[in-house]
Amino acid sequence: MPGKEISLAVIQRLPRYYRYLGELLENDVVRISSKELSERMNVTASQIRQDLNNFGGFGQQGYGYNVEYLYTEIGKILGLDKRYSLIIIGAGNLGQALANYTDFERRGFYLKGIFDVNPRLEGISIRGVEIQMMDNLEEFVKKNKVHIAALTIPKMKAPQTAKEITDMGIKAIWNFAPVDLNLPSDVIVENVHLAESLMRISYTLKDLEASRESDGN
Amino acid sequence: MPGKEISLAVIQRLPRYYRYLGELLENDVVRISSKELSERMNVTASQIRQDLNNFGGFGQQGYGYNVEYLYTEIGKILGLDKRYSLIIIGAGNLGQALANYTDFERRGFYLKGIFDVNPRLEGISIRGVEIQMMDNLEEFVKKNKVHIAALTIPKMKAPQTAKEITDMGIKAIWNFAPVDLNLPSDVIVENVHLAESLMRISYTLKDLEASRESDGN
DNA sequence: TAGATTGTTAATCGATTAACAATC
DNA sequence: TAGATTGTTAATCGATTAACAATC
Repeated sequence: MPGKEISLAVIQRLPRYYRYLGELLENDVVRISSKELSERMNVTASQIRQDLNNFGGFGQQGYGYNVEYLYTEIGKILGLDKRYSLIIIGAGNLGQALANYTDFERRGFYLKGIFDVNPRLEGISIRGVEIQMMDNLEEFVKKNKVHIAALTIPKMKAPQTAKEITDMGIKAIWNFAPVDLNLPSDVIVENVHLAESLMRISYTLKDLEASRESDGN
Repeated sequence: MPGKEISLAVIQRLPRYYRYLGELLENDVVRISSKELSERMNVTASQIRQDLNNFGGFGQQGYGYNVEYLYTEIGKILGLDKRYSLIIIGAGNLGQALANYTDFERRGFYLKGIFDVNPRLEGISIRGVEIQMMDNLEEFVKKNKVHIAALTIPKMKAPQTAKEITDMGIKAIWNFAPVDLNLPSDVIVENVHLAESLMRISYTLKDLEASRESDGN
């Protein structure tokens, strides 16, 4: 049984810690203090220590943290010591771009299938994985354990398809469609809303442009 | 001069409000109360009212909010009534996928250039925009106002390229490389870290799988 | 007018930061 | 041992929620 619930804010920060530790490891840094890491990452040392202590004491007083050990431990917390199977639903530009990302495999995410409704794409192979027709999906999921489905299909089709694949037993959806999927609470949904990301840029740009104008520039 | 600083949390929520209001508008809904919107969006009505009142009173007591008006106003706050020019640096799979997104144009983001170092890509045209060599970038930026650069290049090259393009005067970077860009504070950086997004899935999946095992399943 | 719902103030909750005793 | 730095408690800060008077 897990103790106190870990806050979402902490979980969101873990991958970034992991990334920085990975870089330190590549540069053969053996140990690091929360203070030094905090300076590199632009966060407070206090926050780093608090965050890590949600999962146990990984450091040592007077010494700091062993980089390799901490890296491994955070990897375990993030579940990166496991293997996950991934399918991509929607073999358009974005789906194909994801399919070509070999980096995911380094983290334990293995591409097992690509599906689309467009018959012209059938049989095209991306990194050794053939695009299949959506009709085959149900059978495929029965025969193969699928952990994660990336949803790179049009907004209009996303909610219905999401429902269908969760009915098939898929428990995690990486959703790239600009819509909220309302699914049972035991289904993990991670959204990547690119348009919203762009809007955050334009929000800030707007003021920048306005102040530039009033500067007489 | 802007009044109290708007918190990042609020800004992050604005695009989602905008999306829901857009859908309501499409469905010819004329007015909506914070209560009803809160139920659809799974947030509190109080939060909606607080968020909106950061920017002024858009509603009317006893009535609620006029959907079209609120949609337009949030659009203005997000700077979506302006036009922004966008270039893509890195014409790999992801860069090309972004280039093919016509949806961005609907929001005022216009693709003006695509750049890469690979000579084999030179001259290939995506939606009427030819891929150019990186050598041309500086001259291009001098001749054309560039608001936003999407950075879809390898991690190793990202920090250096980011520095170069901000030196050229580009003020906003949409960063897809899995690395933090340390740039002057007047440069807007919006990160899209896909690997980190996947890790948040595996964090939760890990526990799901573990509990499934202990269930004897 | 009566009812509904906002705008806004006050209360609560949670997350971040500061401080420091414990200890390597 | 003395110095450094963690783990952890306490203080602060900010964000969310609740409540309600204002008002359409």
